[in-house]
Amino acid sequence: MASIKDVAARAGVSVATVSRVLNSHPSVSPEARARVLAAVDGLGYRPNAVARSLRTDQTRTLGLVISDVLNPYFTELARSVEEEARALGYSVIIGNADEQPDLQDHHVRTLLDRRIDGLLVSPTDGGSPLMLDAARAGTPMVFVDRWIPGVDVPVVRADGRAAVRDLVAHLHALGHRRLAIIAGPAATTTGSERVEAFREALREHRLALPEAYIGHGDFQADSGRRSTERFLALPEPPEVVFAADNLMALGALDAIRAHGLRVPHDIGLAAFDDIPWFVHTDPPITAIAQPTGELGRAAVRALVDRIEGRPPQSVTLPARLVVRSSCGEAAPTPGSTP
Amino acid sequence: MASIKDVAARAGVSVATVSRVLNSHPSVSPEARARVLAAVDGLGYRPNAVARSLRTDQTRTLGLVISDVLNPYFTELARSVEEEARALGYSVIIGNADEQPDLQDHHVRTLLDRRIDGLLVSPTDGGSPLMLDAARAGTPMVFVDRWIPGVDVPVVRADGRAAVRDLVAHLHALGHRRLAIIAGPAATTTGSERVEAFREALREHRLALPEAYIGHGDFQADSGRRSTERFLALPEPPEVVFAADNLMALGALDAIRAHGLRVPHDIGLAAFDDIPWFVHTDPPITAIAQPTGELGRAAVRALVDRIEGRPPQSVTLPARLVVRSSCGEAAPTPGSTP
DNA sequence: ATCCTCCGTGTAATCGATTCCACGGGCTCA
DNA sequence: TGAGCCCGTGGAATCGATTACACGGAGGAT
Repeated sequence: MASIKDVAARAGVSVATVSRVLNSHPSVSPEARARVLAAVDGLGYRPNAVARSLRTDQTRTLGLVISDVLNPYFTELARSVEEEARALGYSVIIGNADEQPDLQDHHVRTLLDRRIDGLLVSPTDGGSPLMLDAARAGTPMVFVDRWIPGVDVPVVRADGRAAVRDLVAHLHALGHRRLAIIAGPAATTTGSERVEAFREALREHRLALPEAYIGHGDFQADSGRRSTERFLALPEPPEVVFAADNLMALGALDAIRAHGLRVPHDIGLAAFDDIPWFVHTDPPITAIAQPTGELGRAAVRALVDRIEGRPPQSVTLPARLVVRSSCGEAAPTPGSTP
Repeated sequence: MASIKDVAARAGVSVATVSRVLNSHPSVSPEARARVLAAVDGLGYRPNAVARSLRTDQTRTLGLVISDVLNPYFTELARSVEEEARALGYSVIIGNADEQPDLQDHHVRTLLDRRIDGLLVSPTDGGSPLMLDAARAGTPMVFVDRWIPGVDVPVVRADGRAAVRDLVAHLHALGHRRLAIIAGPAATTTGSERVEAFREALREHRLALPEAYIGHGDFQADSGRRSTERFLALPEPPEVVFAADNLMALGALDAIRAHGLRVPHDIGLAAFDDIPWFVHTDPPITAIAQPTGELGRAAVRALVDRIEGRPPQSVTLPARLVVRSSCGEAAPTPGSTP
């Protein structure tokens, strides 16, 4: 592959001049510029990003470590992150932690070794020493969706409290009283926070959240399945199950179907995170929708601010309830017949 | 960030010795090794991958350019690719082309600029000059899922011919005769191939595939929606719609629902690509399943073979039909009551 | 005792870019 | 006319690693 030397030789100038042309430095004569451009063209030359990064100490690359690529929420996030980053002149390298702290650390380490300019993380656990060290050492970093408390890193996330309250009000209005939740790992903020919001909302309606109605999931479909089976085996099973993410909702649906039960007739189901498929499940699933695209874009902007020396800002956007029919009959649409 | 010089200084040896320890070169004395290791530890030193890549001319990184990250098929592919690559000691950088040739070229160019060791592509179109040049110039490359005919690049893909034949037989047995397809872009191999397989299978049953029953989609949900609306507006609409990928099936479902029709009572639906959600749609969707994980792993193995100087092999794996109930009553399960 | 070999180590070249500094020539201004 | 400046350019240092080569000393073979 042609290097800057080849271009310089072909154009009959020094490498310094070639570099100046490539970086549109003002003081290059039109003739020299033309000759260099011709040589670049003739050789099909492209600057070596590796060499450039070594010299300039910047890679114009962002690392994004997410908890699970197979989760549509995170793929949508990844997509919006890449889009915004591209618009700002950065590339993105995605690392999939698969909800495993080891794997998360592996990716963070690899990304750091590559000297990415900044790191976007949705932490799988309460904080690996590696990540804390990196943050302390001054690596530009921003948390998205989930975060680690007590670290001085901006956080971009959705606040689901109000939406959870709306959900509980909706369920209460439909006459449901025994409400269960499948939570995420307590080590994640979204894991504990959603349970807290749920518990608090229940309290407002003078409802309790017994320990048996809390499923301990890990944001994966299988754990949703297992938690739901445990609920169904209870002497008094819940009337509605609220899954703290879409994959556990999928698992819950599997379990419910395996038991020959119908939604919402026998048991209701709601989920945190809305995805296009929820419109077409049987029945359509009531969910709490996050402004995912906005989240991804805001996170990139915060990170790039930090990288380029501007003060980064934490951002919190509201999530909102999308009522469908998986928890019982919604208010009848005008014109529809029962 | 500490460099190899700092380590050398702290350990009281030369950078050469540090490098030897780091690369487990045999001729280093135990004492020197111990001192270096201690220094590495003390400084929290990590080798700069950028510098290393510049010198060794290899990045131990693979590029993966896929057509659409939001498509669950491709995210599953991406995941298996990353897993296998990691097992072989490579990282993966994903580029999302979003079915846009320009964007595809953007990512290929960026990846090439970063001097990735090899490229895995699922081409969005019939072949950009950029990609053809890269292949000709000797960049290790492997096509996954889709490919560009007439280029000497190994292809790893699923053959859906038999499964499509099975699907048509299944539909025929259910009494359906007017079968339509929503195809992908003709510029993609999977776009044209699936139509061909469908047409051929129809011919075996002495059925025609009129032009009006061919929808021209682009593998995105919206095009599935539009094609389906066109089908439904026909004087004699099809009895079954076969979508050439899962997103267009989602769009088709949207359109069908918008018209107040029921599946499969009013119209049947089948899809190429199977995804977990198809089990839970209303009704569960009959689909052709590809061995996605195997495909991703085989593609990485082929690419790494090519990179490391072993002869790479093209691989074709069979897809298979998964019958559910979206095209009409499946054979009754023993014990079920009508 | 001498020579050869091998081992552990350091010096320095190298990868492909960017950028500081110096230099020569033409211009302006006094 | 001469001093000073700006402009275009090239030489060379530099980023952080790897690695060919040289070298001194220890040990074995003759």
